[in-house]
Amino acid sequence: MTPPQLPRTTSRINVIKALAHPSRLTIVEALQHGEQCVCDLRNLVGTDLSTVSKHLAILRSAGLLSMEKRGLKVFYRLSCPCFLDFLNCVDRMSSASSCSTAG
Amino acid sequence: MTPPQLPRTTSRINVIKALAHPSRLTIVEALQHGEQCVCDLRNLVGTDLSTVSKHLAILRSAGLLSMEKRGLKVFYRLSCPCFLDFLNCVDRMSSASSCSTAG
DNA sequence: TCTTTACTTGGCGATTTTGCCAAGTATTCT
DNA sequence: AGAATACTTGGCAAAATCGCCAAGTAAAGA
Repeated sequence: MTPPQLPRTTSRINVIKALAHPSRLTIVEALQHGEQCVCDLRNLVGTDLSTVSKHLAILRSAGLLSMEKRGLKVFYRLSCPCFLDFLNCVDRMSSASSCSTAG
Repeated sequence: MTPPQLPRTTSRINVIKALAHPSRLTIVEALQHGEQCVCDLRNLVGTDLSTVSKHLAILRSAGLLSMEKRGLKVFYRLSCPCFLDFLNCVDRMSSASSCSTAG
């Protein structure tokens, strides 16, 4: 079993884990350009509708997405505009050349 | 099985997944203040030494940490100075109040 | 009201991740 | 050389995650 962590670490993990799946990150990346309904996101990630729906629930419970039902469709959008900054940070870290050679 | 993603998404996932575990994030947070040997990190996270070592291998293969052996001890440090920015971004997203009320 | 559309939730097998123990490697000390 | 220290790797069981199918809910249309 995992030992206890600091509260701040726990809330950080909540966000990071939500983003740590290809389909979920793909969804979030797509929503940078504006809201989309679940059926569109389903076409994007290519898995079963129920699977997409569960991924969306995870992102929502992490506070990253908000939803709005209009007619039959449910639209999802980023609840945090600062998400682009986050991805820029990830990119800087994932490109080891610009990181490890810096020091 | 998960459908294919964009290459950039894949490399992002590589980094995010490495950070998506309490012990690993705790390790990385600790290394913000400077390098530490494995035995110190073991005391920090409180699990078996072999478990810590495997977590470190994951962080290393994601390009986030670099290691250096001096004597008997192995010291780990952040290979990317921009990591603090990353955590700031996570914190902004994890505090839903400062995000969703912004727009 | 009955049907259709769009989505969510329950459930379960399959895959992945995690953590401990045991064993192996490298370096230092005696 | 032999022992001790600091760590890594192999292996496996337990736990968590994932994705599909089936069933349920809500709104719109006939």
